[in-house]
Amino acid sequence: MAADSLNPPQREAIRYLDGPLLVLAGAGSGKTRVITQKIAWLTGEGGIAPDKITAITFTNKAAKEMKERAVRLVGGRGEGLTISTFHSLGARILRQEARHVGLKPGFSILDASDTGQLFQEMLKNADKARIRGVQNRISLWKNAVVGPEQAAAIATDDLEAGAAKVYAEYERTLRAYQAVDFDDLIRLPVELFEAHDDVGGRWRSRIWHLLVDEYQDTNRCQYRLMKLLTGARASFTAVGDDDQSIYGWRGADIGNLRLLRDEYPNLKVIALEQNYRSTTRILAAANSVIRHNPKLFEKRLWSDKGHGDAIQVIACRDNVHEAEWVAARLQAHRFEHRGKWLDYAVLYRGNHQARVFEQQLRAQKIPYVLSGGQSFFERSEIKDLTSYLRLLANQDDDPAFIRAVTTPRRGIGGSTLEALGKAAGSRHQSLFAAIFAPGLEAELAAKPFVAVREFAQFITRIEYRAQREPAGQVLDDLLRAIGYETWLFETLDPKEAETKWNNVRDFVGWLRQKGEAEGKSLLELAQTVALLSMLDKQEGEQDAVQLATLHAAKGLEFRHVFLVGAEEGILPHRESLHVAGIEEERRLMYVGITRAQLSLAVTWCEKRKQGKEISERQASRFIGEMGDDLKHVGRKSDAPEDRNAGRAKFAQFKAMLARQK
DNA sequence: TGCATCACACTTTTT
DNA sequence: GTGTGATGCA
Repeated sequence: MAADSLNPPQREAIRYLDGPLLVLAGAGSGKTRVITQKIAWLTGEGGIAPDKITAITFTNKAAKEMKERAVRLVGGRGEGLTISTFHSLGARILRQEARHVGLKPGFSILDASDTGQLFQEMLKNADKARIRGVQNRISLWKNAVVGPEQAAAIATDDLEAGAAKVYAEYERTLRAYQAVDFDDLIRLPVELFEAHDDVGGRWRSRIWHLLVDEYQDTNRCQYRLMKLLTGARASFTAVGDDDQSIYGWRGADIGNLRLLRDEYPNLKVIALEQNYRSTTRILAAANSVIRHNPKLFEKRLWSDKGHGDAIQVIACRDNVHEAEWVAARLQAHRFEHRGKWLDYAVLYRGNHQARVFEQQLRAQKIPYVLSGGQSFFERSEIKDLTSYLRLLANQDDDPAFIRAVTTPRRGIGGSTLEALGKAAGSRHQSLFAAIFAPGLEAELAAKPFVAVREFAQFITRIEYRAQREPAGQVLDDLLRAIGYETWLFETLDPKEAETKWNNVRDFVGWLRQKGEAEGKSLLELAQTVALLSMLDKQEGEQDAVQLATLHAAKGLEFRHVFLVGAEEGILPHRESLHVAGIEEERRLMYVGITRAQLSLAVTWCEKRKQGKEISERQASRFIGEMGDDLKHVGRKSDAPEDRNAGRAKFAQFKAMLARQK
């Protein structure tokens, strides 16, 4: 959309520069357009140099999209723009200011699985749930800028007190490894800026205007960072939608909206209420649902897209029937409308719900893509390689050392590591450093001692090269030297080894390209790798039905949406029946409804099979909140047909399809 | 003590 | 379908 076709509130939001601005951007109201147009306007009429503008998002994907759109708008003026995620901005600050927080610039960034292992070691005898609970509790503390001492002070029960103790130990461990976790990437800059105003001032002077995307998803720590980065001038644009705040469970603080209003009395609030996505029927239902939540800022979506089709509410006999109905309906609808598969999405509350839909879609030869799943960087073969990279950048990184030195096996096992650990502990050194400690020879058996020495020398050699030679070349040599491919094929069945080796090669190719494009050495790449995702490598849109959780669907839109499993206990989820929980579940329903452009079908099951149990279910209260303009299908009373009748009908339909093809 | 086997339960997820 | 925790066997 061109600049002149902006609507009045959008235009106002773009040009407002007199102080802090909150843009309440309803679903489908052109939020990204406003941010990118504002960046363009700032660099033009706004008269701000691009290198004084910073825009922050939550995901790499959003950052990439925003950057592309902004650059397209400003053309050559895009040079120097900072558009990054909260975490990579934090990482950049920390790398530059590392010495202020007692880190070396090459510090490691541990991901969730790395830190999960640390917790597992610290809580040896605890069960999985407890470990996850503690890890989660600590993360929430960090996100709320609560340190270990304060955590101990505010702990309300034994469990929290225990977690606070673990928290302190966890922090000591991370520092010993010269490592930080994702939460630290925000928290440490906050603590740094609060302790050293001059350092904060330096960063503030680089940001004349700050734009924050998805403001409703910020946690308290991110809010503080934003505040510190903008200072007293408070020249910022926060764009968000309180009705789409669905990440409270991981620390996002909807109170940050209130805080903005309370702490910035001159806050300007602009609501974007015109929706460019959905029919009025769909928006009416969405508005009707969300009206049941208490509101801080009033907002009511409207559109000029016409009434559109009636929203269907389908009561299904059970979850198999639900999937059958959706698959059949999808098939028929696509045929009638001569549409594409990618026009359709099936959205659900929990990942496990996807299974039966996958089965149905596969059975009916309907192509689909599943959102989520294991991320590329969590794969064991990628973690193997990144552990080497981490070790190159930071030799104090004991977890990386352990993984690298034992993968592939090189005659160093538990007992050697234990002995090395003892040696390192008594000398207050990292495992890697201890290898060169005088007297180590006496503490290790002869063979492992040689192996360990050789490994350390190998790493040192590679590290030297990693600063000078092209990244791809060094990586190739590294993999050859450790015999990774051979090891994969020796220890795994050929098919699995093949897949993994291909992943490794993809990863290496990607790093090589990145190194060349950005003129970065392998060592520099190694420092950023934890925060990257291989978006560049995403295959193009395929014509397939989207299966996604409601969370994963946020920000997406589809012509036709099936919102499935709208039952009490699922949506709202049975673990979220407290007040704050229900409100967030309601927003989840709202997000689901507002994904649809043209048609929406909401399904629920009267019975649901969970494992062996079959339980009676009730329609979600949120269906009742959608208003009266709904078309109910298959009510218990008027749907006496048995499954066979349904099957027969379906077979009939399939035959019809086959004839027409 | 350590490993295999079986039942069973199962929010949501990015960095 | 997956991962885990409990049980039971070597």
